[in-house]
Amino acid sequence: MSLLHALSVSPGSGEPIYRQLMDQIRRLAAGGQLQPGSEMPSVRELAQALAVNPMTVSKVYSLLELEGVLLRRRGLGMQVADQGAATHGQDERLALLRGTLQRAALEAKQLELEPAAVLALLQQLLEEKP
Amino acid sequence: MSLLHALSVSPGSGEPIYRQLMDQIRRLAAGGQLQPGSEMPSVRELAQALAVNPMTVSKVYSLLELEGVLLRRRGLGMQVADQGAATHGQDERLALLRGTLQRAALEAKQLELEPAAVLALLQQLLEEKP
DNA sequence: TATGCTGTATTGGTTGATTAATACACTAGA
DNA sequence: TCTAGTGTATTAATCAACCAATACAGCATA
Repeated sequence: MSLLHALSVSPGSGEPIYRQLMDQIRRLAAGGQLQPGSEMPSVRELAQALAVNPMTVSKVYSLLELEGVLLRRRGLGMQVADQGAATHGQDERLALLRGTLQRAALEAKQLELEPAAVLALLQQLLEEKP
Repeated sequence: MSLLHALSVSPGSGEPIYRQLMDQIRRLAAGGQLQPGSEMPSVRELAQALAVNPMTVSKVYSLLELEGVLLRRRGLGMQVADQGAATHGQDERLALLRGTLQRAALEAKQLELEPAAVLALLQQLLEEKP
């Protein structure tokens, strides 16, 4: 899997770019798609791929190092930490998705949508290819 | 229904407050929970209830007036416009939820979660009382 | 008219996010 | 040693979001 393709940002979405990236990297680590010891793209590589400033990516890497998700190795590139990439159990991973699902549920209620229709659409989206 | 209780903001969520409010009001209008001709709370009322600045609420109201969702009436308070509150069909309302569900689906995939588990949790959240 | 509400205009300020540009320290390989 | 990469530090600037404070114009009521 090329991490450069797995990560994306929506600059106009209203959420800061650095947060989007942090969230995504956390999820990939929790889901086991980032293996302990594997190399992260360099700040310059990722910044170029995403068309953002290298210092923005550096900020992401710094904050994730503080969380224990990544290991910083100046001159060598960042690495996925053992702790950070420990694949979590399904319940823990579901808990990471809970916030987004709560938001979806709230929006569905504001829109007065039937649960069955909402669940059908989500199922369709879950089954689509990336 | 008290609109003051139906609206909320999460200031630390990373999404601008004014966008959160606009999104919510749009959804309530599309879902028929805001009736044409009904009164919106004053900018001061809503600002106080949400602990934000009145000019922030005024910005929301101005932008929604540009969209045709609200009608501005200086000195009289804002009103829900006819066009804005036209209850949309289910397909149109589902389309308004699609963005959030796509995000949820993407996050579930990043977390390597089984669709069945995701759908079960969303169903539970949809059935919970507000 | 006065009062109390309504939304708006305006000025000035703060904060967070993002960026450009430059330079430094570190690593690996030739 | 030099080169080419690595992440970091630093300065300065811009922009969006948000705010406080004040005042104005409009509306309704007494």
